[in-house]
Parts: sequence; structure tokens; C-alpha cells
Amino acid sequence: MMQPAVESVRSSRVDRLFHALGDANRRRMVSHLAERPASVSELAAVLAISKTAIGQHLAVLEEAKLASSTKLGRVRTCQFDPAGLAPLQDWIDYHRQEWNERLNRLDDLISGIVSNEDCA
Amino acid sequence: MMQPAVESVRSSRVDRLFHALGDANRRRMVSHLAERPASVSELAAVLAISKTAIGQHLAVLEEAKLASSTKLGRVRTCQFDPAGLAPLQDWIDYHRQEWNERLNRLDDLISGIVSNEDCA
DNA sequence: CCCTCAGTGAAGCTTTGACTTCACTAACTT
DNA sequence: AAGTTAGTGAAGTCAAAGCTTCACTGAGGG
Repeated sequence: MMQPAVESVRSSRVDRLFHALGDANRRRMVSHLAERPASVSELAAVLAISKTAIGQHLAVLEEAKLASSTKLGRVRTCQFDPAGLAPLQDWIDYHRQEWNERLNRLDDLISGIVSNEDCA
Repeated sequence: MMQPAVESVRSSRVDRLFHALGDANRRRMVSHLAERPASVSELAAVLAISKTAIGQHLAVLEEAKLASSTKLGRVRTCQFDPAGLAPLQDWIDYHRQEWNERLNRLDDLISGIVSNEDCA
């Protein structure tokens, strides 16, 4: 639903993802949907904001592939899509790894120093 | 450095964290710092923005505990703090778990149906 | 058929956020 | 001492983001 005519300004997938989760209300939506699917009205009631606002947040979440929705009759049911979190997890893993490599290089350096001392 | 006089508007730790990573330039800073520490000037050169802007981004990253910095002489050296990613990981894990529980409940339901069919 | 309820599009409001420039301080260099 | 160079504070600009209200469509219920 509510796909923008033009591709979003946010270029990358990761960008859309982090931006989507950067808003507290959208995270609350995700948290709620992670427990059970919900309609727009229900989400509006829970977050205490207008249905219009929910619709806007939903569009952002769907662009980030964190949620999906289908309309049956007049009610739209929104769902959480956990697979959408994958790129986020990848980003974290990547930076954790970078860090570990830094530690490893440090270890090597220290080992070198130690062995030098042993030689002395 | 640059601690705000008043506590940030962003209340929770998770909030600050997601918001900090919601900006592409700040993520680039983190990526760069994950490889090696860098000065403000170096980051400004890499990202092609003013040193002032780097200072502002740095403040946000430090508030989110994703980075730290120390000034030696006139140069400030910035460092990535990987431990700051923990709450982010926790958030993901939590929502993955919620999802799994949903799947389990679904499994139980299906099992119920199946055994009913078996009885029929 | 009329009424209500769920959701949407359009517009506009207000705040936040990401920069910049300018001016200034403090630390090296020569 | 004089000239760079690194970083900062203050202020201002500009666009994006989060909401709201209003008007309207369409589905269901009496």
C-alpha cells in the first residue's frame, strides 16, 4: 500500500531500515505487531495518534520491509515482518567483526613485542 | 566532550541509539572509526563535510555511547565503542523472540487441528 | 436507504535535524 | 613573535519529518 510514485530519497536498504526504526512510535508499532497483527484503528488507539499518522508510519515500515498489510473489506490488517531485520543484524555483525579484527591485529602486535622481549 | 547542559530530549538509550544510526553520515563515521581511530579533521575530509558538522555528529554518537574521544594537544581522536551496540542487538533479539513465540503458538494451534483431524 | 465506521488523500503546521559560515581560542611551527 | 592548523561556539538557513484537521470514499449494519 501507499507506495510513493518516486523511489524514496533514502537510497539504500539499510538507510531506510535504520531511519524507520529511528522513530519511537514506529518502534512501538513494530513491538505491538510483533505480538499480534493489528488494524490501523487499533494501532491508532494504542499509540494515541491519528489513523492518518499510523498510515504514514506504516508506509515507512513497509518501505523498510519491516511490515506488510492487507485490506479485507474496509479494515487493513498490518503484520510485522521479522525477516526485514536481517540487514540490520548484518550491519551489526559486520561492525563487530571489524572490531574483532582490530583486536586481533592488536594481539599480533603485542605478541610481536613479547617475542622480541623474549629474544632480548 | 560536548555534553549537553540538559539531558537530551531523546529519553531512552535505545532511542538515542537508533536515532544516532539513523543518519547515513554518522554510520559512515562509525564504519570509518571501526577500522581505526581518527581525528575530527580526518573525518571531515573523508565525509566531505565541515569539521563543525563532524563535531555535532560526534556529540550524538557519544550520547548514544557508540563513540568516545579524547583531546591530546589540539587534536581530538575519536574511537568507536562497539559495546554501545549491545542494546541494539538486544532489541533485535527481543523481537526475534517475540516472533518465534508467535510461530510456536501457531505450531501448537496446527498440532491441535491435526490431532483433531486424526481423531475424526 | 441511511448511518456509522475504517481508512485515505491533500494541505498545512511546527519541530527537529543536518548543515554552513564566521569568529575565536589554543596549540604547534618556523 | 608571527603564522598555521585543529577544533569549537554561536547563529542562521533549509529541508525533512511527524502530526493534525478536513473532506471524502467505500464497506457493513439497521
